[in-house]
Amino acid sequence: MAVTMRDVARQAGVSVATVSRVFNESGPVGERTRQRILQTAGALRYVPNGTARSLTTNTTETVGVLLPNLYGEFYSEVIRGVEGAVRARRYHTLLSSVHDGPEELVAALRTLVGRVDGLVVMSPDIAADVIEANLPEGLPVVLLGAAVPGHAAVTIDNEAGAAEMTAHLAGLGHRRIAHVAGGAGNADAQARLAGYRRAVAEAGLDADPALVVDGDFTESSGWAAAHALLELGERPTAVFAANDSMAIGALRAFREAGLDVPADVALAGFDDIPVAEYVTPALTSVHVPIHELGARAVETVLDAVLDGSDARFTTLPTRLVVRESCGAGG
Amino acid sequence: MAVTMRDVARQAGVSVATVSRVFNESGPVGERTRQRILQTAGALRYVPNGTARSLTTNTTETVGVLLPNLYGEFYSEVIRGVEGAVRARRYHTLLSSVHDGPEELVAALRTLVGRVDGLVVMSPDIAADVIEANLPEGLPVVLLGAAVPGHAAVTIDNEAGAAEMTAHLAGLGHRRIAHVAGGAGNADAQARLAGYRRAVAEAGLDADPALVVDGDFTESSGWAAAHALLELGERPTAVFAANDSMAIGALRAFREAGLDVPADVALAGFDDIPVAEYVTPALTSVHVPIHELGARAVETVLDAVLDGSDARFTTLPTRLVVRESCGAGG
DNA sequence: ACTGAGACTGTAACCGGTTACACCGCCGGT
DNA sequence: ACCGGCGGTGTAACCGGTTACAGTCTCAGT
Repeated sequence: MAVTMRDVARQAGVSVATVSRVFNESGPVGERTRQRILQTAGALRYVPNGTARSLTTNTTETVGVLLPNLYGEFYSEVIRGVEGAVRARRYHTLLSSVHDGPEELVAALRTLVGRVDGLVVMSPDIAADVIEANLPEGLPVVLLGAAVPGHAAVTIDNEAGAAEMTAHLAGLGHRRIAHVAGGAGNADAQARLAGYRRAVAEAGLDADPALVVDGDFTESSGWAAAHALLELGERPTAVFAANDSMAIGALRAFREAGLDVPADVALAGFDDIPVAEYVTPALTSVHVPIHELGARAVETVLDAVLDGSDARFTTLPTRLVVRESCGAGG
Repeated sequence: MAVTMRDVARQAGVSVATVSRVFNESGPVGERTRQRILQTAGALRYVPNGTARSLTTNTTETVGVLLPNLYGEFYSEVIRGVEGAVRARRYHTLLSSVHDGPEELVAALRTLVGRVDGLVVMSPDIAADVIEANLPEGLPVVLLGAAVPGHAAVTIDNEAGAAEMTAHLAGLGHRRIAHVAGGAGNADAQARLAGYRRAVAEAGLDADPALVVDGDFTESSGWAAAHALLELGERPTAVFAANDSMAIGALRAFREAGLDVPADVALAGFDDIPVAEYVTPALTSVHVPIHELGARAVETVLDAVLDGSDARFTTLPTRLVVRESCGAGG
């Protein structure tokens, strides 16, 4: 069994209170006593137990992060943003990822209770009330990327970004612009689709429903979607995928089909993940400040933790990044 | 204040023991009582406190992960591997990253104590005894990528991988092969350098000391190293960087200098990070099973946690991945 | 009617810290 | 000589759970 504070106290001939005071510098302790305690603690290899400490102080100095899964650069960027902000405040990160449905989310949530002072939850397709119901009152929670009215969240302006990209492609002369969507259950995907639709309407583009194909944000679904588009009677001249992974899948499909991007078909993605810059042709994309997304979420949570202030709602803007794949030079 | 077990017990007219039994299914409870407890717990929005639970059970069901920093795809891959393995065992991950020196490492270590059942530590340039000294006896620790004799660790065979790559380049006819090293303080970097040197000696290649340039694993240091090599009187015909980031930096430098890769100079990296495949020309690299590295470390830790068995030492093999940048086709 | 085995439930000690409160001794001020 | 204040220390209650142990009740077996 591990060495406890009582062991140190007994060995050094003092009370636990004094040992505690030494380790927290939370009260006056005579220099001689202090040294003796420090020394016997070292000899015994005593390290204070964080769990026990958390229990009494009712603070854990860690923020929990729940992500839908860890695949893709998007999530690693989020994690980096989160970790950076957490560290800057001298807190710690408790990471958990969830793959399947509400039950697992709930399970993850419950194991986090008591272990964290606040929570950042990214769960594009699970309702916020499920989260609330399984958390004690008063635990600050910030949603990531899901715009639930009345709930603290940090989101990105998916709709504006998608509209901007669509308008950009239209500006290059494209009239038949396809959209590879990200799935009906996903809030981000829905917002991007809405932005695309709005821009199509505003610019009076071809609104053929066949131009919208469903994917699921994976590279292979992008590949499949591209194939579906290639079989259309009248091909689109531009394809706008709801994320970069699908765009890269589509790129592969086009290349395999002997088509040149951007000469034969223009291509654009969303997210601007790091690889976007490295593929050939370099991928035109909508930059989302992923890193900042995570950082901002953490700051919102920690503000709520420390000030007790209510967490608020933030929307981060996106930015068009024009590279080669859309045919606009760059 | 949050709702506790006593609140539920009082409200439901039972004792805390019974409530505990309901939530852990750890004893017989009458169906009526059970329902009543569950219901009042729901109404009160009671969620058990993980910290308190950990304290008595002396188990946290989480493994701690300490990484030197979170930058680069290498670390995100490690995290993914770790998280996957942790989840598979229904544990949780407590993540912490450290940037500067031993003090911070120690601080991070100490805050993890009591919060985790085991620890995966990746710290290429900090001595293992520092870690040991600041952890209670009996806490399983597995080192990642650092081969400290007598200490549980999961490492990759850096030396063999580097030697294999160097030999491969030699096999393509190169006699002057440069190496962009990763810094003297880093164990991985040292092992890779050693592998390179061994292969150079074995193949009787040009062992000009000027061919070894120091970098620090960042893209910009690779760029700088490439510039240094370009200024040599007699240029190398191949450059082998100790990681992919530096190789990509070098690629940029060569391109800026008007050199064609691989026609004018062959290039190879180490790690085989995901982007390696996407850069043009696609980067020849030494594949290291990063994902598996993390996963294996977790399994080693958890085996030690559960069986109480002593954690052991594993070395994972690397694999040569020939793509375009070395001029061997692909 | 009596007994023993279970099923069910409660009491209280404990996990390893923190901290309010009390106590002691010593000092300077009046 | 007396008192208030303060540095230094100890005692014990508490944080929110778990669990050993003991008790009660019911019911089948004899």
